[in-house]
Amino acid sequence: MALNCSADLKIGLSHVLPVASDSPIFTATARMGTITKALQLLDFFSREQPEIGLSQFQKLALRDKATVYRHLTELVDNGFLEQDQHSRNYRLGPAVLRLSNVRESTDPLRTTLDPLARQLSRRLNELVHVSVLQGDILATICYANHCSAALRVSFDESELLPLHATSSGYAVLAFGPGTVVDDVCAGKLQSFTEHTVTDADALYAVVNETRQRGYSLSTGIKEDGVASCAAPVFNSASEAYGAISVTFPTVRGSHNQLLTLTSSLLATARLATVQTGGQLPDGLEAVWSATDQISIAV
Amino acid sequence: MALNCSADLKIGLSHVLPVASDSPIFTATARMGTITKALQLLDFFSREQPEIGLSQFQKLALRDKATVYRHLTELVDNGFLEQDQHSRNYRLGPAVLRLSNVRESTDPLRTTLDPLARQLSRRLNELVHVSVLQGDILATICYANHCSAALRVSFDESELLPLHATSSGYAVLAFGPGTVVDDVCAGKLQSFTEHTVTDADALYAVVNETRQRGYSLSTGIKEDGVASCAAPVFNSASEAYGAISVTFPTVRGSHNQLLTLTSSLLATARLATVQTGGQLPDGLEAVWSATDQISIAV
DNA sequence: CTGATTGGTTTGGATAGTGAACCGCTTGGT
DNA sequence: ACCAAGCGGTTCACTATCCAAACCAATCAG
Repeated sequence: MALNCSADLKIGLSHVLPVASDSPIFTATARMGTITKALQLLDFFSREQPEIGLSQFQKLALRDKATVYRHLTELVDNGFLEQDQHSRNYRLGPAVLRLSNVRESTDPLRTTLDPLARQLSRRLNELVHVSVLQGDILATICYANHCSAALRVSFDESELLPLHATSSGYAVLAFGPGTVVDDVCAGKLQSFTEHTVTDADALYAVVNETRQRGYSLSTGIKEDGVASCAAPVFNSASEAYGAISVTFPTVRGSHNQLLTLTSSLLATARLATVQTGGQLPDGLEAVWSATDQISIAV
Repeated sequence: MALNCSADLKIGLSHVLPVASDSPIFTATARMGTITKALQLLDFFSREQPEIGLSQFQKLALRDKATVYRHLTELVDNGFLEQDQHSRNYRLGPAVLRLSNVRESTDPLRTTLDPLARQLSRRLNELVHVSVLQGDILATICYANHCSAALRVSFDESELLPLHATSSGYAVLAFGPGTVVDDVCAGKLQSFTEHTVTDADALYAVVNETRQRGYSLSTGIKEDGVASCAAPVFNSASEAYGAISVTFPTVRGSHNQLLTLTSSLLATARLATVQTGGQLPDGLEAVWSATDQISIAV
């Protein structure tokens, strides 16, 4: 059971990058069920690639064309995809809207966090996004980019983020369910830049550092020239279920800028926690308040 | 292929009602892939049932418990479900939020229609919902209920609606893709009340009537005492891809009330069509304008 | 015309999913 | 205390299902 799980989870990471292409044989060895294979097809969609054709899917997923085709048609039959009549391309279908609607109507997570993200982005003039823990990766559920500067981070890259290479990931690793850190460290830590933490011990160190600071900082761990800081958002058990992050070009990451930024970030995270029915862990409130004091002094 | 399709589609209808229980053998005969079986589990969630346990799933889906369990865990692994730690119940996961976000960011369907629904509901003081065609059923993607009367329709029943037994369905059948009417008529027309149209010819008649009127009317076809009228929303090819409907107790369906109601409904549908990049078919604009004239006169 | 795309379809052989029975646990009635 | 019924979860032989490679038909470029 534990073995199956970790196998599945490794797969989850693979398509954060287009595909780990090394040896086609090795990728095939990893066990995963039909359902997983089909659902992973959905993960290839993104903002700049809202429509995908059969052949393109086959290349992305490195699977047999016939298999992909059957999976696609079955997804279409269930409304998770719809097919353009003349281009024959596939795009996400109405079922995802319906389901997210059902979920939001009983537990309005995005509905409450989205305004907070917008507000924060507007105040800081930087990219903000909100992600929640899903297995051992992060799923971005909303974002806001009110940055008006010429140099800005164009987010539109990936909606699935690795925990070990994003500031949001750091925050969740530090304050989330205890098992996650170990799970992630047990797996392979894919390298994105030369600053990506690929060593388990080093990652543990970063996590500890983050715990003491109360929020996370990172520069160039996923993409060069991009810095980010993130604060955890807690559930009622005072476990981080997600994080709010601010992402900006490293050149705008001066000491003073960072302080004002984190002040707003922490305030937003506090709000987010409260508004989603969560509670900050005991020690943290003091740490966050101290940070506020410093930033006010500056 | 055509056979497979229609078979799959019939399945789609089955879980509008809990389950067509007749003969367990017969339900098992219907061919459907693993993916479909797994995805259909997601359809059992609704507003009043946001959490479902394993055994309950098994009863609802009439499938083997082990199978259901494996499907559920695989859905959890992919973030489509999440499991409560102590109750062990399942609920919809963050993946649906992420995917709907991806879709909305390139084609903001719900984002644009939701405000219109709210506005209409507020004006009319009745339940409004917006549904889109998905195969041969309707998926409700948003709704609004600003009804303040003591007697009101509590929508929270089903987010998947049959085309032959809802006013929205009538509207889509009348103005949607030509094949849909035939597909639906070819299938079994499940009866909900004594007013449900279960005869194919009768349904064709209703559809024709709806075409001439320009919008649909219904009373008690899915539930007794509930009336509804709906207007189609069109895509750029002037085909209805969905509908906006107003649902109310039959006692509030007097002639005058209906006229003012349809006037607002048609205006909203026109807006919805335009704002989602669609276009009204040639003849319809005149019909809708005429309706407006009548209502103004009243 | 060829050749290289595209989306879609067929085939037998092997893999991956199935379901009856089973397990350990908690619940609740007596 | 007891037993029975319910729960979530697991096992394993069987076989239905899916996979891979090859094949179609249509389109487009040169």
